[in-house]
Order: sequence, then structure tokens, then C-alpha cells
Amino acid sequence: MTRPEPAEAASRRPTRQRSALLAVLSDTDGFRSAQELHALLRARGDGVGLATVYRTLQALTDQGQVDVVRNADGEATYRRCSTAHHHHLMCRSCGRTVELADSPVERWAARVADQHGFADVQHQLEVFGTCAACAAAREPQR
Amino acid sequence: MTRPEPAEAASRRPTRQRSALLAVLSDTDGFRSAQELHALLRARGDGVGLATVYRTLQALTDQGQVDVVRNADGEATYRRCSTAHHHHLMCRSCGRTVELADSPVERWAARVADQHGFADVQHQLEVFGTCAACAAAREPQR
DNA sequence: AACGTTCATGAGAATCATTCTCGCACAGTT
DNA sequence: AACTGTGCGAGAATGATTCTCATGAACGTT
Repeated sequence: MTRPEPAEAASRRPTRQRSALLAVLSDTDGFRSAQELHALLRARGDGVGLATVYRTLQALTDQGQVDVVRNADGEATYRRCSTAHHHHLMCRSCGRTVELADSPVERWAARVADQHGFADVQHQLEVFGTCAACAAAREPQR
Repeated sequence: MTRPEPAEAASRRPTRQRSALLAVLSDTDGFRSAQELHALLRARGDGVGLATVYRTLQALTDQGQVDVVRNADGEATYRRCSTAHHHHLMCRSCGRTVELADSPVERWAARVADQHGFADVQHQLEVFGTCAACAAAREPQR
């Protein structure tokens, strides 16, 4: 109680579990759910507890080292990402993702928020579509 | 068997439960979770089963009569809305929402999707902030 | 290198939203 | 009124995420 606050949850201890998780994230292309990542780690032999996966993912998210996107089911999916702010164009069929920078949304969001008296603005934008490959694979069937 | 399909799951039977739910949605300003709506109904005396709330909400969503937005916790929240495509500016503190039309996102999303060979594009955009009232209420404390 | 403090880990329990199951009730029809 | 199909609701089931707490690893100090 009398102890002063631990400043910030800034730098945490480096552990095997954390680097294993980062490794899987780096080797992975699309967004993966915590459950999937947990399974992948186990498959690799780098077993990591599920709770730790969630904890670490959350920490990495707070640090901006990974992006979180909720899929249609509301499940959180994660991906290692460049730290700069950006959005994603995701194929709804194969999950392939393209990072999109420089959207006009940033400025627009700031402007309308200001117009309505809102401060401290954030936004969340995802674009979904069917990529060329998946579209081609589906076309013949119709 | 020989009877032609019921066209679409368009109009279902009108029931007390459904109109009660629509009534609550109409009387409500912000987005509400299914659980909240269920509680509100119960408080009104128009008790409706939880399962029914979910079922009906889903049907209304499919018909485009309500909007669904997932909050930061991944919980689905619902609101009766105009059917035209639009986005929301939501206060992260009190939940107050403003509908935003005419964003530049539509065109931009279509363009970048095209550039990357993606077809059949959709997007999902929410803007969060702190509204003037909530900002004012918080200021003094610091 | 050994020690003690502190923080991360992990197994399993607990939570919580959402969906499923299935018997019952009711609307519309004959 | 009897029939038939559809909606309802209580509670169980599911599944992701979080919590608990005892154990173990990492770090700073001797």
C-alpha cells in the first residue's frame, strides 16, 4: 500500500516464452488468434502456457509491437507489425493481408471529431475483400 | 416439398418480444449490448428470454435494421440505425454516438483494394474519442 | 557462486458472452 | 376445434479470455 507505484509497465523481463512467441509471430504471415499461436508454439516444441500467451500478447499490444484485429466472430487476432500507424486490407477468404499507410482517414477522423467536440481521438479501420488469387479460384465454379 | 421456397427470411412473424426489443432500441441513444438490452427489457416488465434477444438481434441485423459494433472488449453492441451506409463517432466514456456520413474512406478503400487486386470490398470503421461533456467532467479531478 | 527479492510462468478454475437444445405455446389455416 | 409450423424460453453447452496461486526463473547484491 505504502509502496510507490512501479512507475510504468515499461520494460519487462526477457524470457524464453516471450521470445518464442515473438518468433512464431515473425514466421507467420496473417493474423492469428491467441489459441492458434498457442497451438503453433506447442507444435514447435516450445510449449508455452495459454495464460502466458494471452498475457504476453497483451503486453506486446500495449507496447505497439503487435496489431490486434477482431475477426467477424469477435475473436482477437494478432500480428507482428511495423509500429507506425496503418490499416489493413485483408482477404476474407485466405487471410492474406496488405498493410495500408497514408489513408485519408486520419485527417478526416480528426476533423469530424473536432467538429463534434470530441477529444483524444482514435479510430479503427479494416478493409476486407477477396484477393485476386481467391477470386480466380472461385470464378470457374460459378 | 413441392411448395416454392419462402422467398427469403424476409418478414417473420411479428411478436410481442420483437416489438418490445425494437421499442427499447428506439428509446435508447447509444449502442447497447445484448445483455444490457435483456436487462432493460426485464426492468420494463417486458421480460424476454435472453436467447430470444440474441436471435432477434441477429435477425434484425441481417435485415439491416440495426447496426452492430464491437466495443473494445469484443462485445457486440447494437443500435437501431438508418439503413444507409455510415460510420460512428463514439464517446469511449459515456457511449454517446454520432453518425458520420460522407467519409472519404469509401472511395479510398475502393481504390487501394483495386490497386492490390482485391474485389468485393467492404470495410469497417469506427472512431472513438472523449466527448466534450466527459472531458469536462474529468478535467477537474486531475 | 550462493542468497533473497521480485516478477513471470503455467495448470486449472472461474467468468462471461453467445449459441444450442428441446419441450411448450401460440398464430394462422382448414 | 384440431392441425401444423414457427417463435419462445430455461437451462445446458461452448469457447475465448481472465484470474488464482504456488512454483520457478532472472537480477542485484554479497
